[in-house]
Amino acid sequence: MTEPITVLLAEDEHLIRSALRALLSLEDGVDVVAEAATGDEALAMARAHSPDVAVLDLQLPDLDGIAVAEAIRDALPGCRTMIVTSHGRPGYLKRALASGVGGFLPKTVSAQVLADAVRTVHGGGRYVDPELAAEAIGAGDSPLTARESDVLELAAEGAPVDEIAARAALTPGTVRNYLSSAASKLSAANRHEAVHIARKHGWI
Amino acid sequence: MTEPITVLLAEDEHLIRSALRALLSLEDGVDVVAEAATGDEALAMARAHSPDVAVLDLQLPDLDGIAVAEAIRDALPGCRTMIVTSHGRPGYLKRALASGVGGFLPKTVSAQVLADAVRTVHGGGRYVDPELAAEAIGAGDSPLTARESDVLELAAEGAPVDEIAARAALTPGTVRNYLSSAASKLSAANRHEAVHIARKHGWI
DNA sequence: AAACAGGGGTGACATCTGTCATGACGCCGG
DNA sequence: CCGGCGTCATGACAGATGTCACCCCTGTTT
Repeated sequence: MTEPITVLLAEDEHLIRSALRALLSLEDGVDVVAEAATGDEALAMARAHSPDVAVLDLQLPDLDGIAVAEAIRDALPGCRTMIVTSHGRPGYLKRALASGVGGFLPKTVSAQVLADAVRTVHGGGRYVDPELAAEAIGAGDSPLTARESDVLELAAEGAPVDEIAARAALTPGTVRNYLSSAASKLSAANRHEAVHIARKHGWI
Repeated sequence: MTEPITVLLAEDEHLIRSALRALLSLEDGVDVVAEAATGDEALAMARAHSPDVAVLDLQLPDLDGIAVAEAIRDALPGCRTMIVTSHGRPGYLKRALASGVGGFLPKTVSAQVLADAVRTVHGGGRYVDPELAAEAIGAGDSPLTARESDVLELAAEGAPVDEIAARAALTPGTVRNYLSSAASKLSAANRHEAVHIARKHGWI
């Protein structure tokens, strides 16, 4: 019999982490050798255990899953990574694939799919949820420039223009220009709707 | 030996549902007899299987967990309910307890706590995550009137006042008055920040 | 009966935003 | 080397929004 696949599991919610561990442990040939609740912890565990595959939640308290995947790729070339998430936004998928992530799937898939994906990724292949892939292709890239995204992000909490300007080190007028062009690119009536739309697509 | 506790598990994300099932199945005296991915499904399954305890995710596609708990309480008085959630907002906890829910815990707890909570709730007790309880007591009730909450909710997607007015069947002037008073009650500079704050507290 | 809180509304005003034109600067690809 | 694009800025204007004062009506409390 072949060696089992060693897996690192990073997920901030304790209950879900234990549950996923229980699930993966039921699979033959898969061995969860480490768990982490934060991005930093995930990195440390990866260095300590050199797992074959790192299964990372997208949202972790400090670094997000994609940042962790990048760090792992640089530090441990032999370790393959995959992202699991509740928020299947096309933008995240693109960023993840660009970071060399081997798998990307939403938490809506079945346990069987997760296990298959782990094996596929371990074998050097890539597994992307078909539905998400279709969405990503249809959705296209963010039409926003870097600065527009920055400013829109600062607008996300409902702050007034003056505060955004102060935080972005820009004049209020410039902020309005960026917000205006961002909103028009996203066909939004105002910046708040623009924030909503950009969030939905994973662009901010 | 005593009868096992029969459990209904409602959670929209397939992977998490399977994982939780795997986890609960490892517990002695706990038997997951039904699963559901939506609120309606949960109700139907509850009627069909009469479980001892229904473990409900707070956010389900159609009805939310609290609505399901209310329906179950009315239809099956013998079935106890508990809510599990990623969003530990004080407002939800209050609403849940008011609906006769027996347990309320965030997904950050350990598997052991979940199992204990299931047993406690089955025994007629209540289990509320201590941290969440403290937050809820500290946070206090929503200062908003019913109408203010309604209007603020409609403002959540960034819609302009006119649209909110149309959807709430009010004049734009009245909408502005409500939004204004809501924002001042929440010490927000504008309605968008008010939405943010109200969301954070689970008031809308 | 009076006082009070909430729902719903109007009008006026000051300010905030969105929009547009315009200009400067730096960088990159043709 | 020119043109396009992104970044940053200014100024002007219209329309949206926030604020306040004051109105009416209803149900509850005192």
